[in-house]
Amino acid sequence: MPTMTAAQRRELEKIQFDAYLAECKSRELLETLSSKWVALVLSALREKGALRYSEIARTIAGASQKMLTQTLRALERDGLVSREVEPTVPVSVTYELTPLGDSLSGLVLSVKAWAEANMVDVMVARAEYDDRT
Amino acid sequence: MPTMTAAQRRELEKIQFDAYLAECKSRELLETLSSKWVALVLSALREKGALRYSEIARTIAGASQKMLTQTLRALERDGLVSREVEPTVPVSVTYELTPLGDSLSGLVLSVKAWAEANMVDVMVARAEYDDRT
DNA sequence: GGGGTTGCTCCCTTTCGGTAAGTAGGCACC
DNA sequence: GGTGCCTACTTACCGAAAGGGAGCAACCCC
Repeated sequence: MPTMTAAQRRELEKIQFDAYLAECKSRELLETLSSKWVALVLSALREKGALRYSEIARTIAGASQKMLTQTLRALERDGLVSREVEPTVPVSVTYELTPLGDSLSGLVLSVKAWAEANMVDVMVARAEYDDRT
Repeated sequence: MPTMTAAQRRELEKIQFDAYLAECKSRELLETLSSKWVALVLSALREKGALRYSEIARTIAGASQKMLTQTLRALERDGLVSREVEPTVPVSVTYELTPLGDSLSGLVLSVKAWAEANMVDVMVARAEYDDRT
């Protein structure tokens, strides 16, 4: 797929995207954004600024190398995160939110914060539900 | 697991939940919230108010019965959605956000809206990335 | 007894995601 | 000068889980 011209871009912007429609590209995008790994990586980069690969790995405990790399690649491809290789020795790679990624990270960080803040309520609800059955 | 006493609840509230930790319950919760189906169901209920099962199915095109039921059960168990069976004929079941669910649905709706609004930018970024490689 | 609503269950395929091992490039030690 | 090590991946393998489809249950009016 070639790079888009401004005209093509304007054409696309006329389209109304609706994630409720099965075939709509925006549902696919919503799906990729709806991943705990995406949420954790974006939250980490928002809270701590630019981070090196190993720093992200340390922040998000239990994330495998494979998962991290894969998530970062996807985020880079979608223009949410920028990747910069510094020719130090050994090589170090820094990841940072792009403006686009920054506009999203606030939203997903708030979801993560909600989960942490409302964990007790959810646990109570679960206990009651499990009793009731 | 039995229903919690107020004392147990207060005990729990002292705990700091942190989704960056692999073993933390809040990461597990974040994972269940990070699902396109959860996002779509919560968004639908927020935008349209209480809905019947068949209305949700119609709103979220392409969702299988199994997926819908499963998602709604999980949301009910977590106290985000209330389920009410009306003994009409045939039986009708309405789902509605609880106050807890309402406090979350705004956040996930904003993520869904972000995906729809920024679809073009992401597609442009993808095209450029695929060119570059 | 057919039909419409809301499920549940079994089967099957696809995808997710962890582990472990290998790669690259350059320095550094002995 | 071979060996080793560091970061940041990449790949192959494989078990676990997601998720679609189809079929069945139950209810009661018509």
